[in-house]
Amino acid sequence: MENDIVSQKLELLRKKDEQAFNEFSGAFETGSCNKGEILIPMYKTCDRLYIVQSGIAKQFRHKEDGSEYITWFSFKGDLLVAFTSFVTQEPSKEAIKIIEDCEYISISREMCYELASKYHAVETFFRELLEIYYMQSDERLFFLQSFTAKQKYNHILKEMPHFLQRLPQKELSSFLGIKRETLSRIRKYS
Amino acid sequence: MENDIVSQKLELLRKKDEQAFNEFSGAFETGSCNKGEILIPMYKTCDRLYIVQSGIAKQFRHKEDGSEYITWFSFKGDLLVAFTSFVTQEPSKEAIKIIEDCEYISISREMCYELASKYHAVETFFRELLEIYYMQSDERLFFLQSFTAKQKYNHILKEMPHFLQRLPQKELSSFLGIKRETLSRIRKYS
DNA sequence: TTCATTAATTGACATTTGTCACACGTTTTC
DNA sequence: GAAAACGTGTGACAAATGTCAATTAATGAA
Repeated sequence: MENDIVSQKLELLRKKDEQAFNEFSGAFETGSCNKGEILIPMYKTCDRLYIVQSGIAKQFRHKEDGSEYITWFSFKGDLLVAFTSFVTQEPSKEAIKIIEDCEYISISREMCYELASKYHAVETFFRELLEIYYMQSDERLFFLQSFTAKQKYNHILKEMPHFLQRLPQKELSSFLGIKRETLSRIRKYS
Repeated sequence: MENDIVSQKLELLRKKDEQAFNEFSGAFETGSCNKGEILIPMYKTCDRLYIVQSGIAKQFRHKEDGSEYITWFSFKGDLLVAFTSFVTQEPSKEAIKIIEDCEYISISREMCYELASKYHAVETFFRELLEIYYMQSDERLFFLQSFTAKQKYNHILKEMPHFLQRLPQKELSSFLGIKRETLSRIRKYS
C-alpha cells in the first residue's frame, strides 16, 4: 500500500468496512494514456474519476485571452477529475492532458455516488478526500495570490521539488501564474 | 426556509432522515457578535462551525509582508469557519472578523463529526456542502488568477453586486487582490 | 454639533511582470 | 539524417499595478 492521500484513505475504508472497500475497489478499471493525449476534453461532461498509477497529467482551463491556465499537475497517487463537471454533470470548463505516459485506474461517477449512498463508509471516504482537497485549494489560492514570482519559484523549489525536476518550464510557469520568460529570468538569478 | 445553499442542504437532510435532522439542528446554539469584533482569532484552533443569520463577516489571512488578504465575505446563510484549522485542529492561519453586526448559530466540531459518524445522512450533508465549497474555491482561483483588475471589478459588479453595495472599498480591494488605490481608479473610469 | 478618526481620491513616480522578436539548442518525425 | 516543431534564453520596450504622499470626504464618538 502506498503512502499517498488516496491510498491512506482507502486503507481507512478497508479497516472500517471491508465489504464496502471490496465493492468499491472492485469497481475500478485499469487503463492508460500516452503523452500528449487528452484524457478529459474541454467542454465534455466528466463522468469518470481517475487515479494516477504512473506518469504525469495536467489539468487546465483557458483564460479569456485564449492562453492556458494550469490548475494542477497529477502524479502517482493523485486523483484526476474535472471536478465541477463531475459534480454538476455540465460540460467541463477544464480539460486534462497527459504530460508523461500514464497508467491509471478509473471508476464511473454513477458507481461513486451509488456506493457513497449505499455505504456510509464510502461516503466518509469521499467527505474526507474533499476536506483535504479543499484545504489544498485554499493553500494554492493564498500561494498564487500573495507571493511574488520569485517567492512562488522558491516555494516550489522547497516544497515541491519534483515539480521542478519533472515538468517543462513552459508548464510550470503556467502553474505558477507567470510567463515562461519571467520564470526563465528568475531561474537565471537564483 | 431560506434559499441559500446551507438551507437547501438542510432541507434535503430533513427529508432524508428526520431524526438525523432533528438531532443535528438541535445541536446548534445562537449567538451574536458586534462590528469590529473577532469571531475566530488568528492562531487559535477553530472548534466551532458558524452559520450567519444576519450581518457580514470577513475571513482573512496575513501575507508575508503583513498586509491582509481577504479570502471570503460571509453574508446571511453562509458558513463561517476557519476550515483548515477546523479539520486539522491546528492553530488557524486565518481569522474571522465582523464587518457588520452579526447574529449566528453555531455547532461544535465535536458534534459535527459525531453526527456525521452516527448518521449517514449527516455525512452526506457535509460531503455535499464540501463539493459546493470546493467548486467555489476552484472558481475563485480562476477568477483571481486570470482576470485583470478591471475584469475582476466588472465581474463583481455583475455577479456579486451586493458585495459592492455593502462592503467598504478597502475590504473589497483586498478580496479582489488589488490595492485600494487601483480599485478607486478603476471605479473612476467605469 | 464638532472634533477626531478612518476611508476614498488623486498625482507623480517606481517596480514588477508581460510582450514581442529572435537566437539557439533539442526533440520528434518523415 | 534533415527538416520541422518545440522548448528555452535574452534583449528592448510596454503595460499594469503598486507605492508614497498629500488632500478631501465620510463617519463616529464626546
